[in-house]
Amino acid sequence: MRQERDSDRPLFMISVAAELAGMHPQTLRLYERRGLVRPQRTAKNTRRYSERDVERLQRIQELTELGLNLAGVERVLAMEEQLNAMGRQMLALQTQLAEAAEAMRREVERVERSHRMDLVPVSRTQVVHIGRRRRHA
Amino acid sequence: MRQERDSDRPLFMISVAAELAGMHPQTLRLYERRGLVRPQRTAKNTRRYSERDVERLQRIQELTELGLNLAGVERVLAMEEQLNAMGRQMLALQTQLAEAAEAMRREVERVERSHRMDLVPVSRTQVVHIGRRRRHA
DNA sequence: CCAACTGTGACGGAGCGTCAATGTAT
DNA sequence: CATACATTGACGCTCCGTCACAGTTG
Repeated sequence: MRQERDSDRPLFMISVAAELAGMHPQTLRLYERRGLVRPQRTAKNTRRYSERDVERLQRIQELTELGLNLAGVERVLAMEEQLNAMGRQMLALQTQLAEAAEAMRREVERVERSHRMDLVPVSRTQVVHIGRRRRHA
Repeated sequence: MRQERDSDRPLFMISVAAELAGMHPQTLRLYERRGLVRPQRTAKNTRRYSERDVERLQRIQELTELGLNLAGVERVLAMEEQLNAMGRQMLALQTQLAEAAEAMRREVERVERSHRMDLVPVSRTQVVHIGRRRRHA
């Protein structure tokens, strides 16, 4: 399931990432210590931030500007992921539901066809009326 | 849709609610000013807290003990409601899906039955083989 | 007048962003 | 040596819970 995305590629050193996110580099280090972002490290132990990391930093900034402290930010971010996952699941369910309806339509059609074919293979059988047709009331 | 619940009945004056929630009464006033709880008021303008209010206060306490500030608490509570609503909706969808499957089963059955009845009214028609049965390859 | 409510104002601890100092590597 | 990274410590501002004081009501 895991796939390499461009947005996960570690591109920016801390000064650049801080610039992009509009933050003080120290703030980024602080956030990392708190576990809010997890930039990769180069072989020489310097941080490397991906696009996704920067986006996350920007989201963090939005939340802190709303007055949340870091504990709140952490929890809200976790819940947002949960909400997104649930949203996807709901979409999947709705799709499934629509497909089920369509499947039902087709299945009924198929059953009808198969009955016609089972019961009226004209090449070998013939339906013959015997007796009189009942009169309408 | 709105219904009166027991848990919404305004029962406790602020000192009792504070006691039940394990908080300082001033804290409850502060939370109200921040819009975190909305106790009713008596005719003489004193607060009256419901069971639901007290439960909410306890939830707030759990969150602040996790280190969230009030802005975070507010947002988390809102998101929790959203998550609950979504959860209910997903349950409904799943139920709908199960019902759809069951409906399909019944519909197919119905179609089969109706075809048997349509095509084999034995009292008036008869299926007759004509020609030879085709040989298998 | 006491008890409990109402409000407003102030104090102290904690959280957080920034700055400063120091060290290491290119 | 200059630059950018690393870590650690300290300072200042804000938030928030509590306390204190004053006013109102039964």
